[in-house]
Amino acid sequence: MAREGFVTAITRQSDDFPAWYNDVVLKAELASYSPVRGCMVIRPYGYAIWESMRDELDRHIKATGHSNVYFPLFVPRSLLEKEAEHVEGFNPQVAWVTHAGGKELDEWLAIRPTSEAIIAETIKDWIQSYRDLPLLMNLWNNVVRWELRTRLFLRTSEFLWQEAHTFHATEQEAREEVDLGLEIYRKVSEEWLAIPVITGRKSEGEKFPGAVYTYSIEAMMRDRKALQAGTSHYLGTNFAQAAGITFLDRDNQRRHPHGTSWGFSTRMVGATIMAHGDDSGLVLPPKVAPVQVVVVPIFRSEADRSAVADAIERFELALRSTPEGREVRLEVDWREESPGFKYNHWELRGVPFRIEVGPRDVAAGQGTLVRRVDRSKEAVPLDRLAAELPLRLTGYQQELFQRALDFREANSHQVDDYESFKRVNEEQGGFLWAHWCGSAECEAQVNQETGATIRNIPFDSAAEAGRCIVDGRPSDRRVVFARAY
RNA sequence: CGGGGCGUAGCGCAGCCUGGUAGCGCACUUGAAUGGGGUUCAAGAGGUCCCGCGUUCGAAUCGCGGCGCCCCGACCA
Repeated sequence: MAREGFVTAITRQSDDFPAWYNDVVLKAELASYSPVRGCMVIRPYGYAIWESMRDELDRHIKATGHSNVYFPLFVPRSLLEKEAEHVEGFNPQVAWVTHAGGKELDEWLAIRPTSEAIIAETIKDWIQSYRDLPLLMNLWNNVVRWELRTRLFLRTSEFLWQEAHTFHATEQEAREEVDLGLEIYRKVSEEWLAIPVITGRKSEGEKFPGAVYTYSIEAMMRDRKALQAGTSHYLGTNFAQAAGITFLDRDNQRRHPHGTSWGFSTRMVGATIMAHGDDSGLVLPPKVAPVQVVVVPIFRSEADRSAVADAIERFELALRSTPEGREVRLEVDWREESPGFKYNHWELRGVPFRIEVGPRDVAAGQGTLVRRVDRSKEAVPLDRLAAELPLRLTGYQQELFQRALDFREANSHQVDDYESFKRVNEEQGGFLWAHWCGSAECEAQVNQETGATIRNIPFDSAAEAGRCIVDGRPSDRRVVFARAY
């Protein structure tokens, strides 16, 4: 087949998507299994991808006035249990420290599944007046949620993330903060990871334990399944009440502050893999690619070798002569391996551009530029390439976004009755835009009978009179259903 | 927790039924040639055969017990 000669060490997406995903993660050396069940080791190449999105997110978080802080890994049992819905929601997933210092602890310590409880307890002394608000904090840390079935990056018992926690004097201001958190996630997903997302509100059944409401961004993977990529919660005064946080407002009234929290995790590395990857492995957007351009020298004789080396050196000098060019993450692969081996190696790792420089190229003063996403080849003069490379990377980034968007649109369907819902869901999958009356019963029935869940109630779902696909009751807008990770 | 499968070199496996020198492929090391889609040849290194007890002259192999992992069904960033 056409695949012959190209990367063959991984399962094809069409044969078995989960196996493909696993192969890519392991063989591209993003991560490996650890001695601890359900946990993972993030390897240098995978961690570099995480760092890229982490740093971008951190810039957004700081630019909007939040400060990074740190809170302990351990949460005393009594604190975790203060907010009723919160305990109930997290209880099955909490790992406990019961012994320390050689004896059983008087009070068990939870390994944080998230930090709302300990933060609320801690900051109650920090807030006395409306002048102390808003309090805008962010934590970069690890959390533990005991999982029954784990998958590298997508669901591990321990994962890395960012959790923002804020407190506000008014409900209005807190709601705006929830919007802000979600907007940051949308931007990072779409503009940095090139993953188009649907922003919307989670149904009651799917919201965060302890929240008044939860917003999410939802993305489509290349197997047409959905992935929740980030969530932002309005907590109301739930945690403030549970911890007894109050402040004196302008009108001399004592009030509970309104809280928010929002989180974005290493799961997004998995999203990036599954949103863009193909049968040859990773396809990385330039913004997150640890290596954006790889140069593969090709030579036989020593004379060829030095001519090729000279050409590459001149090209690098030209590239580094401009500010944009200096930013390009470029690697020249001089390893003692065959060119074909290197092509496969870097394609598996998703490097956007490859430049082949061999004797024929040197003679013509050019490099052969090969794009990862479509393997298109083009001979480009090396001096021109140096000037153009930054622009081409930008264009490539946009192409990947557009490609993902087109894919999502091609796999989104409007369905108006339950029979066609089941049929489309079964035969084609993807996102199903359908009317829903808003009841938890209908939501649960669809989930049980079709495996699909309501991903969210999109903000940009136009007002449209319709009838719930399950019980026919009136609905004023469509929601997005899909099978999800 | 219920059902199925598996533990032998870094990885993937054969050997076990029928007990007798622990093997194959990939990866790794060294050398030479090769080099425009995973290059070839040669030489080499690498093992508590998951653990324990038992049977036996002798156990990776047979018996008993234990441990661990993976897949499938109820929760989740």
